[in-house]
Amino acid sequence: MATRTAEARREEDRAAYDAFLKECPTSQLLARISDKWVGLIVSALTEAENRTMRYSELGRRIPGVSQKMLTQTLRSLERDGLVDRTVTPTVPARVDYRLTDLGGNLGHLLSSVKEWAENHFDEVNAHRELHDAATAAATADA
Amino acid sequence: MATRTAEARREEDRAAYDAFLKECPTSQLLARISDKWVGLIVSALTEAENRTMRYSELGRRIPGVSQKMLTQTLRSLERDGLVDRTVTPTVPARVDYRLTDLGGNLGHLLSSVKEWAENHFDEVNAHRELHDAATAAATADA
DNA sequence: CGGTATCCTTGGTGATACTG
DNA sequence: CAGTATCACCAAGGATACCG
Repeated sequence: MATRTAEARREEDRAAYDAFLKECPTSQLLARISDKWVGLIVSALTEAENRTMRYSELGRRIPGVSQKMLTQTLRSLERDGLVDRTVTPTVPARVDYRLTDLGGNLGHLLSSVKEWAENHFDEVNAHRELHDAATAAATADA
Repeated sequence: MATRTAEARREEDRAAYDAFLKECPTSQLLARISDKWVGLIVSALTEAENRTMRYSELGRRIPGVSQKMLTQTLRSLERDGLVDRTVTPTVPARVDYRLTDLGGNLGHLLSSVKEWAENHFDEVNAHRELHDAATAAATADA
């Protein structure tokens, strides 16, 4: 039965494909979340708790972000249902951002990561300098 | 020299930016942690619990990572004291990686983020398709 | 096996200018 | 105020080849 072989192979391929898809899109999503600006923006919005934040307020609160990246990141977050964007068509226009419930969940996780960064910054720096000194010494030896 | 070149201005800006970063180093560390490969590698090592993982094992476990990025990221993690690198000088050489205590702390946080990504992937995708459909409709209207 | 070195492409990013 | 559009750049990242 030649068909059976082909069928079996199809099933195998599909199983492999499914396994691949099961891990791969998660990595994709994780990679998205693990974006520099995503982390900073979501953290900022999390700290605001239930308050909304305006576009310019976010820009001021996040050091070094350009208009482009701010808009771009907010758009992608909105697309993913993590932030809510509200336009008040006054003149001049006013736009408010807040986390959705979904985004709020993630926000708490990212905030604890940010907190970790704050608490262990010194430790990391100490390790880094130690390591650099050791490396420099080894290089000088050679 | 009345003229001030764009390059000179860039240098000034960069200096100002660097100075600012020194006042706000947390963002720096957060940005480092919020790296795509850092998230994936630390998560992989966290799932291994106390087991060490070999270089090639990590490479197989993480979809789409190149040798370059794997080595590079592992080195930076080692430098920051988050992972421990052990070389066994047999032939062929054997290198094992494991999280340090410091890295383990962070690993738990990043694992919960990864878990969130797994649990809410469908939700995010649904939002995304909804949003795309709405956007397409609005574009068609115009 | 576990890298390092090199080249080369891609796109992320910032600067600038314009709009509603 | 809150964007959009365009350009220009450089470094991140992948592919390849080689080494201990």
